[in-house]
Amino acid sequence: MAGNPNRSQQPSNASVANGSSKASADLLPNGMENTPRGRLLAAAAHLFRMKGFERTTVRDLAQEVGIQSGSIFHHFKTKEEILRCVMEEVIHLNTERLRASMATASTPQEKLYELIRAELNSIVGETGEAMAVLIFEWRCLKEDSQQYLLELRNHYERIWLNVLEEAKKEGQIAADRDVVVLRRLLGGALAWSNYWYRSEGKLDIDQLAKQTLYMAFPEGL
Amino acid sequence: MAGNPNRSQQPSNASVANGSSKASADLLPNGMENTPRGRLLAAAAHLFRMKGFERTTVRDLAQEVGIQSGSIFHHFKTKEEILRCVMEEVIHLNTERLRASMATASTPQEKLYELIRAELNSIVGETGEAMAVLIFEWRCLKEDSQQYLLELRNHYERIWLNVLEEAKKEGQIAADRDVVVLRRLLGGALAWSNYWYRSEGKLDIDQLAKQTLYMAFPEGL
DNA sequence: CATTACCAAGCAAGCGCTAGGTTTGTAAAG
DNA sequence: CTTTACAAACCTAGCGCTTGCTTGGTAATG
Repeated sequence: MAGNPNRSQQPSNASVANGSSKASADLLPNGMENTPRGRLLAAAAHLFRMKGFERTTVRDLAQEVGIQSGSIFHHFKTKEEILRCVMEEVIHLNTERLRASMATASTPQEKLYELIRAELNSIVGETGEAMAVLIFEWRCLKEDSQQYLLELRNHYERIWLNVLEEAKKEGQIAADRDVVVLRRLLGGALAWSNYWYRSEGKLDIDQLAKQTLYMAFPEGL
Repeated sequence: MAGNPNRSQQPSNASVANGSSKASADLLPNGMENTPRGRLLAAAAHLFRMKGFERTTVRDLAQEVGIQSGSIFHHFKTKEEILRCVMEEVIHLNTERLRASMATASTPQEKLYELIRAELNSIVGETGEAMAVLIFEWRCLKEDSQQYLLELRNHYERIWLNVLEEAKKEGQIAADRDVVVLRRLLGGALAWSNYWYRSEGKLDIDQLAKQTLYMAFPEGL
């Protein structure tokens, strides 16, 4: 017996609360692979992105991290809870990122550019897989999980809308443009980059951010 | 026996080739509900959109059209073939729609506006559910189905790129802008509308098309 | 009498998840 | 320095259910 490799050397004194509320960034970028829970979430984000939530079996996930399928349920109550945790962590992480990006910006133009750049980094950077899962596996959540995560997403959207409204008030956005529609068009354009953007290409993230800014806010330039 | 309702009254003299190549628009908008095959495809588009391909069982689908689950396989070899047919038909339908929209337009501006309007109608109109399936259930296809449909999509994209390149040549698009990137940003913005746009709202499709045109092509106005 | 459209019954495989036991690392008590 | 205690991490085995799909037959149409 005991014929399995992949044993953890760091027993992790961190709290490994099963409940998932107030997640402390097990997923990314640090702490990601330090706890069994974090390893599971990282692997889940990857597999859910590639194969989709439904097609990914708990046996797939277990194999990815080198344990037996039954052992997963020591860390999470259900498969759906894993999905919810991936989503919850990526929202928290990127809301923080968005907030931080506002620190250096002062003018509305700068703020808009920083928002675009931050969101682009969320989508095509390290958290890209988890972001794609957040967007494309939404239906797989149960109603109450959706409700809870929707509130978190609203906080995120609020940051965007505040800046857009400010920019409109200062004349950087034409008076006849609806900032909510604008945000949705822009959000779609950015989210879509998850499908086609490859960082190995000739276009780097800052360039793409500038092209997007230029597309969305011609008045400000 | 024979205790089931929902029998077809029109036996359909149309070809109902199981192979799916050269699909003759069973899906929409006419012919949609005229053949058993068409009814299945329409129901599939609806269910796949709402629940996703994986979560939709053949029993769900059968119930939706009022037959037994086993009977589905008289019309399609596998569940995946149903998905492929939904996608194939919606690509054909909307490529034709895109082509037709070019008939009335002459200037590059007009063409761009008509392309946007046509794609928007594809996404939020009658074919919207099938379009969402095309986009969000892509992973569920087997490799060879993906390859085949990718060719069809390339034809569609070619129409867009031709117009964009023409517009750039005539100075409607700034020389330093990459038309491929522009098309991708724009495609994302439009595809996203499938998530949020509701025709019952105060914004009609033509207005949204104009807002999008204005966002993407400030130089042309 | 062939073709189309369907039903009734069910199989084999795969699924999420559980139960009960074993190993491992940490740390206080003797 | 050992012993005892304990919880976290994991394994083995498999249950009960659902899944896509098959088979063999029947009813209606032209």
